[in-house]
Amino acid sequence: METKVLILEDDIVNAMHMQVVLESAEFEIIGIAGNYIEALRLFVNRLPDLLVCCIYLNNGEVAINFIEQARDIKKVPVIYVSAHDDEETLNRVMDSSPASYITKPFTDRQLLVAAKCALHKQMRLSSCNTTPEPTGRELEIIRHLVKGESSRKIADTLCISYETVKTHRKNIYKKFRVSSGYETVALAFHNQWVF
Amino acid sequence: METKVLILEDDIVNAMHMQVVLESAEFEIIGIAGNYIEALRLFVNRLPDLLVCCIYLNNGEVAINFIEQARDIKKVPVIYVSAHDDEETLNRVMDSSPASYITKPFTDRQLLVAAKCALHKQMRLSSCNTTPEPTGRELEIIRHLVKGESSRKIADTLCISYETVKTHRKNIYKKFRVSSGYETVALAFHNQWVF
DNA sequence: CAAACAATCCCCCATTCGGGGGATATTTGG
DNA sequence: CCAAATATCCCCCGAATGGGGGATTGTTTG
Repeated sequence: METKVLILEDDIVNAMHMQVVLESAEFEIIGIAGNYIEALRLFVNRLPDLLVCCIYLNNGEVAINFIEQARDIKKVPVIYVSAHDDEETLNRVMDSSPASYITKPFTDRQLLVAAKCALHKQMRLSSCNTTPEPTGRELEIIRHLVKGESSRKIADTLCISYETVKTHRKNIYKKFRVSSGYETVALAFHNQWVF
Repeated sequence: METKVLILEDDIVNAMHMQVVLESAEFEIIGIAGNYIEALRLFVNRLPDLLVCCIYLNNGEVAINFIEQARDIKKVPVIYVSAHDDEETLNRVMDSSPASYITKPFTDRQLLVAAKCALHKQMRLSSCNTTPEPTGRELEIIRHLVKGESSRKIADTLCISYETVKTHRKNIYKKFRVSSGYETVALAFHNQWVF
């Protein structure tokens, strides 16, 4: 059974973008609302399993009011979408215990990960960047790693010592708190260091 | 210097979606055209470095005519976007030597990969599915692999023998023509088996 | 029904990896 | 100007991988 999703977002382009992305991953969009009243009407009629809410609407409405009313009808996980990646907004929505929080602009992947996490009731934040960046050389090695090249081969193609490549890998593991090449490759995709 | 892109697509939602995606990856959209004439006007005025073209427009126009005229002015790589994933359409556009070919619905990743490949003059097809699917058990193992778990650990959590996990991995390598866990993880992300 | 597929398990062996030590030179930023 | 960051190189060792052989059970499906 598909997960029913209600989107509260007045930017129609962004809303339709989200619709396309979510529909490509077994989600059923039961409606797109541009304001509070419309959202509540759709909510009571269709009883969605997941809410995707823009925090601030252009007409001045704030999603939190709607969320609180909706909660009285049916408890559902919420993904908050924000255009502002600041701590104040973050703290504000945290009080209403969302399931996910992503900031614009976000990638398809970020939205999908947020949605999946929301359904599994795992909190997920995609904001207030604390992730370090790989250095130029590190990124180069990560890209080769993604292609499945061994440290020996990477060393040959980059014309550096095998030991140097190993050192870079060890540094990457420490910096990003992973412990294998596999996790590094996964990380590279999540952070869009590679395509 | 950013790569200048011209989009020929009359579905405005899809066009804006592509704009958002491409702009998030160092591409500059110099214009969106909904028809042949408009596209040619934008082309001669702005001389883009890359074309993204819907093959069939709703008004009955076919992009190939436009492409051939544009080619006389400036040679640029072309990404063809098609709603039909059939061999006939594919053969038809192949004759005009596109740089990439993707079918709707496509993911952000597919579009970006196509764009990057186009710029590097590497042909890329995202159609006529020839990619085999992993079996249930194989997919399960792939997901654990992405998390960085070793074959031994996977065996423990799935309560099967270490040798069995190795066999599954070997089968995966053969089936998808890869030769390492790293490539498998990369493949899993490309094919959206994981998020 | 026979053949293909899926999932399970076993052995061998060379190569690679992960993690633990170091060291030195160059670039860069405050 | 000097400390921090970056990039380079070296050794050791136990564990894991990749690639090559097999084999046995069910299940699906043409």
